[in-house]
Amino acid sequence: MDKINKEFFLRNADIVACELLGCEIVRIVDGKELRGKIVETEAYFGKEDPSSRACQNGDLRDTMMMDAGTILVYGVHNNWLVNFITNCEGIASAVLIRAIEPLNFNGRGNGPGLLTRALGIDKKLHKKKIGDELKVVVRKKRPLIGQSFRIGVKKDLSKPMRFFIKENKYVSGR
DNA sequence: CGCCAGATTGACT
DNA sequence: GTCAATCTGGCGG
Repeated sequence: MDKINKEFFLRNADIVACELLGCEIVRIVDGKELRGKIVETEAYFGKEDPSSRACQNGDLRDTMMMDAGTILVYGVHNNWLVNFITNCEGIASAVLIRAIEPLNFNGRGNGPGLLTRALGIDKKLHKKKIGDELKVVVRKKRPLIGQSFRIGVKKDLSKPMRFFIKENKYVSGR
C-alpha cells in the first residue's frame, strides 16, 4: 500500500472525507505501530460553516487554514478530536476522523474521542504534519459509502457532510 | 477575570 | 435520564 501524498489532501474537505474511508491510519508511539481503518469521517469548512471553530478567531482557525496534510487536534468535552487539514493554504477546510476499526491493537475506536485515546493522540500532535508519528495509507478497495448529516453538531449545514462505511460495526452511534 | 458553550464519553440516580 | 470533566474562544463586568 502506498503512503498518501500531499496532493491527496489538496482537495475539498468533502471529497477527502469520502476518499479517506477505508484508508489505514498508522500511529507510531513508543516504537510501536498502531493501525486502524478509517470508517467514519466528517467535513468541516470555514466561516460559512456555523459549527466549525474556523468561524471564530484564534489558533484553531489559523490551523485550519494551514497547508494540506497538517494535523489539527481539537479539545472539547474532555476529549481530543483529530482533523486533517485539506485544500490550499489560506482556505479553512478540514476532515474530522470520527471512527476507526482497530486492526492490530485492543481498544475502541468507534467515536471521535475514543479513537484519539486509543491511538494516544493529544495536543502534542497539533499542527504537526502527517507522515512521521502519524501516517495515512491508501485503501486497497473502495468501500460501500453511506452519507448523512453530521452528528452532535447543533448548527449543521444544509448538506449532509458525514461519510461512513456501510455495514461496519465500528461506525459511531449511541 | 469569570462564566458560557461546544465536533463527547462514561458513570451514576 | 442527568451530570461532570477539559480545552478554547466569545462575551460581560
